[in-house]
Amino acid sequence: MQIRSASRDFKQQKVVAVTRKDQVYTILRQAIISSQLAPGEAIRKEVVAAQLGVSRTPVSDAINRLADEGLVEIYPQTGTFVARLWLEKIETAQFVRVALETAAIRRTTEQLTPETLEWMQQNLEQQRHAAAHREFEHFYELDEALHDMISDAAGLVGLREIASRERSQIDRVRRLLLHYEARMAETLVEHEAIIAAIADRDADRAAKTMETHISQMGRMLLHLRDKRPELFKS
Amino acid sequence: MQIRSASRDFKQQKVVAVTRKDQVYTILRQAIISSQLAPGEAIRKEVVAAQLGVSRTPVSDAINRLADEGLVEIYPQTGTFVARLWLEKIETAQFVRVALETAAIRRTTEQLTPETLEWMQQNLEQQRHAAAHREFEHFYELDEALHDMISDAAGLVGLREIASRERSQIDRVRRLLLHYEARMAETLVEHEAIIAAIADRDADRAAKTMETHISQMGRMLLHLRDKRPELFKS
DNA sequence: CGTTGGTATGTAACATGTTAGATGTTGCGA
DNA sequence: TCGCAACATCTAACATGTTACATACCAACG
Repeated sequence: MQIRSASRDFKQQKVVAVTRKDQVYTILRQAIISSQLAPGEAIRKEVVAAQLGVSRTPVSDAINRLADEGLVEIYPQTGTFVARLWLEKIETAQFVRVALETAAIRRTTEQLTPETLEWMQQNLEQQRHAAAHREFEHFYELDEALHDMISDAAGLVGLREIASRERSQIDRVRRLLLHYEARMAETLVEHEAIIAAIADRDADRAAKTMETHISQMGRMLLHLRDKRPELFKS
Repeated sequence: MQIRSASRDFKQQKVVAVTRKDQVYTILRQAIISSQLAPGEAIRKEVVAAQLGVSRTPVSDAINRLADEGLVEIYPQTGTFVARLWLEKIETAQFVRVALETAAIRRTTEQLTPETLEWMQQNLEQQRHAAAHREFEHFYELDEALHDMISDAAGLVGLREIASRERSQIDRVRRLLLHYEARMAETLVEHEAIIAAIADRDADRAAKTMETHISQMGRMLLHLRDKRPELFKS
């Protein structure tokens, strides 16, 4: 008993705990980012629990995590809602994204392996194919994978998870904007420029490319707010 | 509802949160960062719940949040433990901190108000005083406040919360290292250099200062690992 | 003596009942 | 008609009972 509570040399297990709350979290997050659950929509824990065949506990746990992530808003004793888009917060998320990814690129360029570059260029090739065939969902997956590669290539434990988390607001917006046809082409061009800059070991150019891209996104966002104000806060 | 004052194991503090789980979270987080709860130590939910006079539910909620933050590790059906220090993760946290704060400084220098600068310099003056009198706890609070100012000065909604969250690993280490007497003086010098750079609108210099400081911290960490290996993972 | 498997134990995960509080409605009185 | 208070209703927060599972222990067996 004392041996257990002391737990000095606890065996570390690398197992990915596949608990119910994790599953619920993944399902809900996916639904929110893909706008299957629309911004502002109410989430009834009881209903979700019934639909997924679990009790309210794992649903509450998952929703708490989503609240920390800024994807839902919980009003105590009142209700839980999918977070509306909030321009100021999206701006902050963009700032964080640029800061992290440009710093990651800076680090990556110092220790870039040919294999990593090869992977990125393969991903780009697939993006071109997806864009040419207007496969939005597939393009989006490749997009996400590329960003993960950039985070991973810096060689820092856990950086991908942090970057991914802070990107979630943006991911939701990106996914909405991707359906503007021109957007996918623009995104592809930007990605190509970034990878080219990495290949040239030119982090400054990559950073600049990313920043200009962001201002583009800002304009599209204002356009979206005019067309669908119900998705936005205040 | 009262988080019982009978909880002598935890330092009493101002609790601004409204719900019980927020209060428990704040108390536990404070206890972990201040090393009142040591790395590797087991956390018994039931015991914590009893000590704070609440049920297991808000304790579990708080611990889940701390797990997301990387301050505790939950092993399902086995136990919950205060996370040990892990050099690789600390390195990642340092990377994130530098990336965010230098980017924030870059932004701040473009829109710095005399009031903000005045606040920072006042804070510095208090730090000098605290350092001169070896007031570790007070110095630490001022340190944290200065970082918050830097985040806030960028004028981005929610940035402070993100930066604070990603800094929590580092804060724990800083607090341990602060008790090396020389450390406080070094930290003060670094802060002075950063503020001076901001005042000069020289973000590059601030960034460089920060990075050199980090390598210093890395050395002290290795030293700490030799002296107290039980605090570290692997 | 080392290995194995059954079992005891303790924990987080999960289920479900209860409480407090926020909100919306209605009805009464001015 | 308007103000407002009592109340009905709904929700998340909270409490607590139950289950599944990871681990430790120990005895039986090779």
